[in-house]
Amino acid sequence: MTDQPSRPRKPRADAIRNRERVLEAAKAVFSRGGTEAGLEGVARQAGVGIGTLYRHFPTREALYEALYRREVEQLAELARQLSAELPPLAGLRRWIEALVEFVGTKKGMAAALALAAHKPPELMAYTSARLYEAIGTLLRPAAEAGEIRRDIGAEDLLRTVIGLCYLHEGPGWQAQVMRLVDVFLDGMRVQPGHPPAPPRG
Amino acid sequence: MTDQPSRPRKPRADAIRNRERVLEAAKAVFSRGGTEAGLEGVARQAGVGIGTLYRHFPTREALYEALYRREVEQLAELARQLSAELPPLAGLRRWIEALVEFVGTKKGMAAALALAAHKPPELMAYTSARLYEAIGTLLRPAAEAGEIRRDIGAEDLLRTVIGLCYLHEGPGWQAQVMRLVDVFLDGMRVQPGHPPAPPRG
DNA sequence: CAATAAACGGAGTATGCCTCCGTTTAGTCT
DNA sequence: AGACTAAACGGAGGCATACTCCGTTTATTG
Repeated sequence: MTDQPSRPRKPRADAIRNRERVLEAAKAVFSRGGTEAGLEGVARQAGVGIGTLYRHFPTREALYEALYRREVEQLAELARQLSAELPPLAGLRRWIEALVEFVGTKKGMAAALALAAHKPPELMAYTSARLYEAIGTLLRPAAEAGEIRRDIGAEDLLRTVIGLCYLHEGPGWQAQVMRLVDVFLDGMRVQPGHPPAPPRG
Repeated sequence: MTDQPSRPRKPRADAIRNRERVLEAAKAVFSRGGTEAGLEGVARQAGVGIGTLYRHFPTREALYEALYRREVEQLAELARQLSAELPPLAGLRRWIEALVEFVGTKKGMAAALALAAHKPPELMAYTSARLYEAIGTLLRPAAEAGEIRRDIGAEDLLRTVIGLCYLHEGPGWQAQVMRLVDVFLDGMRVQPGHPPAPPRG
């Protein structure tokens, strides 16, 4: 019963290489064609069999998560910078602007974020955690400074922004989204003499 | 060249009956299983061939539109009532509440509305027009009364609400959505001494 | 240079969308 | 009533994509 620890082999070189190739191909394929694009196409472009793709990324979500890990990292880093450089609310807005921009650049990002924003936390665990943390970094100071309501959390905000991105298309959609984001942010402001309670009909 | 008007035949009874059956089945199938459910399943449940389904509803969207015509009608009617009975903003909020409720009851509604909210206007023409009209009924008085900003249109509002519904799941999600809707509505208010211009970073 | 665990790849299975067309049938005409 | 015909029926089949399974290949190890 005391089986040897048998320290694990070094991971095979071809495995690592193929994994990288698939990510590269996925980036290319999803860039045009959106996330609808078939996974077979990704495999073909990567020059690997479909089986190999699935071994490395058992689900479409897993592929998204791996693909956008770097971008999410960047967003988190940006949040850190902004929270240091700008006053709370301004930093928050700038960050959201960057987020919307990202979604515009990398088409697939929207789908990935949508998953991160409402899927069971098992999948996309890393992405979700990272994003919530980033938003929290910006949200907390503003709340503590008394500038915004305290009952809107990072999840709420992320879902709102992604939801807005989801239904907008065509040229200039990002400006449209930001218009609506600004309305929302206005609503988050603590307004003296204007209790946040909704007008109960 | 002068072909007889040859007045059209009376529509066949089985055609009408089958159309109705398909709608009935679609309602049942989409109620559970969401809109993901296969159309083959709908046809089977309706007791008709798949060909028949497609003849009556050439696209999935066409089926949605037909399915939810009644619901959209109700929403439009409700808007008319509310705009008469309640002060502008309160009426608007109540209507949105009803909209969210609808989406909760009929799961498929969300997908149908999402289409209505951003698809080329050819499809879902009826639904889109009706909804925008309904929202306009509530939005206009509030804008003219100077209670809310004028730069948020019916499309903006519909997209916002549907977008919010899109990413929320699980028990009690509708309350969550309404919380965020209330924030947005707060942001739409014209605030004395608080210009709606965003804080440019 | 075996031995072997790991990775490969693609044929195969499953599922769903949608079309096409031979068959059936309801309404119309005499 | 019976023949006629446009319209509707239905499901086989073509196509595309998601995902699995397993016989074959290969990188590492001793």
